[in-house]
Amino acid sequence: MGSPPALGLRDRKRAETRANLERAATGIVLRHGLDHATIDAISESADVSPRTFFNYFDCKEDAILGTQNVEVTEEMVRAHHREGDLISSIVGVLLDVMAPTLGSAALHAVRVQIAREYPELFSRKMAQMTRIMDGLAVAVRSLMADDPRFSDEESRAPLADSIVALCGSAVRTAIREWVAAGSTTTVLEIHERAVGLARDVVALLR
Amino acid sequence: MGSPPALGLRDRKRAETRANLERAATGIVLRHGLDHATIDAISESADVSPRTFFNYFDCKEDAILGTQNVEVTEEMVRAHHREGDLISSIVGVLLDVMAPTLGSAALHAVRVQIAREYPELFSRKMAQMTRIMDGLAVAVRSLMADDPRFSDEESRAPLADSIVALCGSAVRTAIREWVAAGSTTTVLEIHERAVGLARDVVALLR
DNA sequence: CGCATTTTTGCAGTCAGTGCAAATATAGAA
DNA sequence: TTCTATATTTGCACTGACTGCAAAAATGCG
Repeated sequence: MGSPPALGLRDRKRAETRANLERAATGIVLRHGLDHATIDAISESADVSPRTFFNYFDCKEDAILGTQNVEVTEEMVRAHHREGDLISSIVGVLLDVMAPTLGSAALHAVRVQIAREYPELFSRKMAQMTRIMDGLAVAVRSLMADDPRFSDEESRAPLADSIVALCGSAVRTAIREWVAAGSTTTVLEIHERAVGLARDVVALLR
Repeated sequence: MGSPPALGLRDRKRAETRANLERAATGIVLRHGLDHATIDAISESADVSPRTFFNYFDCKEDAILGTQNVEVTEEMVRAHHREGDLISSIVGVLLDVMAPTLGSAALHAVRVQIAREYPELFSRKMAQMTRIMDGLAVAVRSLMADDPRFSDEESRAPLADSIVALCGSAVRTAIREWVAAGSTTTVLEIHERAVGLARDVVALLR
């Protein structure tokens, strides 16, 4: 998936520090509880100064749950759309965007557990998801403009929003099942499962 | 809708203080920007001590965007389901839950404007929405258990999630249109519009 | 090595949010 | 009205997140 872009020493160290901070954050929350996961404790455990923590994350929650700022471009959706239908493309983009945090299955599993124990951490993650889906909906809208089935301009925006919401829910379910099953299968299988789920909903509701 | 339950002086004052704080919070954000909307400034403007603010809200964001802790019970869904199909019931419950904040159209419009200007306030609101929809999905699941069309037990949970997500998106769109049109029409019309939107998606995707 | 750029760090400061106990206000009974 | 139980407000002290700034350290490169 992601090509290793031959980083220099500087960037390698940066990536390592970030990973250390994320490990430290999740580790402390798991072992000692969210209350003890202060910026001081996290940065001490990662062997950097507290001030440095904020060179890597906007807030504590981002380090714990691994929230990143990602942008969904129209090009990303179009690339997927060349090889499949709308639902499959939307699911594909969503999985691409989540790939970084899904990459390390172990860390992801830890985060799922933490999120279960401390639902108040969800806020940031949910807001991020909403931003992603909003961007995705904008891209889908312009994709629909090329499709004769969606010729009614007025209804395009609400439809795009709903379809994206539907796919988002399907992806969420597919990932949840993937975690429940031990995070063993491939991303491709998550993709197929999510697309299947979205289609089932459509079939059962009509 | 809501009957005026003849509150005593104590409860009337409480409701008034809460409303004052919400007005103060939104007003300061609008006029002077989010940076100046400190707890001190808000409570001074509402004529209570800063400490009192936290007797009414868990955090600043809740006062600004009017976030409330609401629970969705299975009974709420069943009540709606006696007079309509699944989609209509889900939309109905969602609108019921949002009624308190939709009640004052003027305040709601102000909040929409604030949310546009300061998207970082979204976190709490989104998390609340997610909690509500999760609760709704649980209720819908048990409702589906009575319906022969959803006899496959395994698929019930993911389907319930997806249907709720779809309806949530439709309600969101309907409310957005309602705001754009000047918040003039009735809640019933929002309901009909949302149900129509959800059905359109299903029709167009198959 | 020496210079330009990035990154880390310390420091001082603002503000959100909490626990506690004293002061104040209200409801309801006597 | 007065007295009492209970709910609410308030002040105070405290922890901890987060920011701006400028100095110090690390890195990239000629």
